[in-house]
Amino acid sequence: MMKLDHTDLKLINLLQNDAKQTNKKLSLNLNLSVTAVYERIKKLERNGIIKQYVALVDKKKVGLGFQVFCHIKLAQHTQKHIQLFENQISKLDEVVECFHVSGEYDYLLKVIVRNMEHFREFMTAKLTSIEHVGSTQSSFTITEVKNNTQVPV
Amino acid sequence: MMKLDHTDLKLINLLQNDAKQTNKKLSLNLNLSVTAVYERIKKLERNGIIKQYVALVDKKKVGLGFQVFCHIKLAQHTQKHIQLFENQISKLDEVVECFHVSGEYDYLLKVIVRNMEHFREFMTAKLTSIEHVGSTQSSFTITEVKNNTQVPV
DNA sequence: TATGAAAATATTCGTTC
DNA sequence: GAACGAATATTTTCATA
Repeated sequence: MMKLDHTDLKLINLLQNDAKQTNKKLSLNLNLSVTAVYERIKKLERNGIIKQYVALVDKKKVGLGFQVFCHIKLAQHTQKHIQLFENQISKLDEVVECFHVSGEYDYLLKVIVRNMEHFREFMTAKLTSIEHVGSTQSSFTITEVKNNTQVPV
Repeated sequence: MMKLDHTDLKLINLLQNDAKQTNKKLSLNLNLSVTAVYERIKKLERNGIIKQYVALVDKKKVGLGFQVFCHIKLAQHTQKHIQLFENQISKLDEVVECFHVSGEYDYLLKVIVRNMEHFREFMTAKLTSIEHVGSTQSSFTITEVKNNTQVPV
């Protein structure tokens, strides 16, 4: 486990907000040389603390304005069925997030689709065709109040 | 509304997976010149289709292994109370996502904290101190099965 | 950890289709 | 308007201290 000092945490935060700023700009913010910044970033990458650099896309502008949260109960809860369900659900592009959670339902999914038609298609053709899905309960997103990828380090 | 051809969509997908690959690498993938790739990216940025470039951090490696979904009901539902709630909730760093949703509850929150202690603190000191929060129901994450930032274009 | 040179990359520009 | 290659500017990378 890598130790992170205050500068590392600040660097992580800067990169969580803008991954494409130059090392020079970062160095000014952090009071370090460009090389020192470079070395710290490489170390964060090597240690897997920074997993990936991604571009964030405006969902609405690409016609994907419909977000749905699906609460799912499995019909059976053996290790085998859990494995099977998780494998199959992971393959669906529309499912952008899937968490095994405590409480009344077993899984919480975030599904991104174009519109209600598309969602209907997803439900009937894909979701309910996965074996051992018991009941599902869907919540439609009315407003996206906050949607950060940054983690509060 | 900008029209996106097949090359744009492919480019978006490549950048959603790796935002730091060089234009040269992209140009090889897309059968374009480096300049053409450059111009297309700038256009996507200008049109707000690409909103941001971010570094994704391994939550567990920075000690944030505890994810909780909070379902919240408001006590009152006037425009004013909704505004107030959304403003206050947005300010909390632990709340990384917040959606106004249909169904039994009004809001669905994703909260990232260090551990159960930290969550308790968050609940008592922050969440329930926000006015007009009626009831809350929390689901703890057992496993993160899938957690993509990519949108299925 | 810092400096600075070398290599790689991004950006601009003039031109063509 | 979109694409290209050549040129220029900027940034990353790495050897060395």
